[in-house]
Amino acid sequence: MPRKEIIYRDRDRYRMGVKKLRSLIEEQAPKAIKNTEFKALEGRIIAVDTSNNLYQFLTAIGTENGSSLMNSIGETTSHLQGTFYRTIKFMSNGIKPVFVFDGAPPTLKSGELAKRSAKKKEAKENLDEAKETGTTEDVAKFSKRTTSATRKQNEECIKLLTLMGIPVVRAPCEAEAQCAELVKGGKAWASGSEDMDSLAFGTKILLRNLTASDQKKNPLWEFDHEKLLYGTGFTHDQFIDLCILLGCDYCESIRGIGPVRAFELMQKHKSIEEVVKHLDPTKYPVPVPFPFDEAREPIQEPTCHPCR
DNA sequence: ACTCTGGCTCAAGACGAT
DNA sequence: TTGAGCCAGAGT
DNA sequence: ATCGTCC
Repeated sequence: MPRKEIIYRDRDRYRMGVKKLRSLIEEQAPKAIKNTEFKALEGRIIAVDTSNNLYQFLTAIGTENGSSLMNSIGETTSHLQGTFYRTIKFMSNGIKPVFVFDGAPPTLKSGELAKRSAKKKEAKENLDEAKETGTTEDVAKFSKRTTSATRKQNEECIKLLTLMGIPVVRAPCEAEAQCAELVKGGKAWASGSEDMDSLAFGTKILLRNLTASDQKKNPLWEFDHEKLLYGTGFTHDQFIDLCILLGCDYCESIRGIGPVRAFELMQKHKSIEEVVKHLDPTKYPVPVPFPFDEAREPIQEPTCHPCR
């Protein structure tokens, strides 16, 4: 097993934290969140972050027996089925979607690649074992872990949407960043994404659970960036600093600093420079290296097609 | 008493008929 | 893949 | 609301 010193570069750790943002906003700026519904979005242009969507379709549609929907020659069609009906659902509610696809994923480090392939191998072994001895539920469960969307399936969805007359944007990098740019540039009213990073990228409105089928279990949430800043008293750059402290993709966070302390520290000191200056290094040693300043740049000015 | 971590588990879409 | 919820254990 | 089906 990798030791802590190695793990610190692990993407899983990077990602953790930002998900805490939701409850943090709920407590600190409750007016920035509101429960909404599909009908309320009529007439709106929404930039929909499609990352994960294909995976969801592939694993959720027609998977009772562990496989998926297929055409007459055995090619998977679940992603097309899902994309088609979801698009129709938007349109028949008067919503105008712009689907934003992820560009090339960031180059992975070799350690992570190895870990990932090991995981995949393990999932495959589990699946094979389940096929031999397990129940059909087991087979279905484990096949989800071996599923991933192919390049071809991605292109098929783009083609389908194009034929349906739906605008598609290929983000050069992260889709959420591109969605935020579309909103900031006035091309869309909101971002539809599951990722709270969208707010750090500066989208004016973030819609969450836009893609959930069960609105009872997963109600639609609307996050308002301006009200978030107003409620917390932060500037946007201070908010970005908070997100970096909570843990982002670009820089490790400080062990022992979670949502509560990060928020308090940012309220008091207004920037990571000042926060670090006032931290007791024996209790909260900062990571080495701790490139928080370089981490700001890809959040403030992420790689994407400009709309302004 | 509160906060944070890390390990664990779970579920994941949309339709129409009933 | 992803988040979310829960819990035990340790740190402040 | 639940459930079987979508290919």
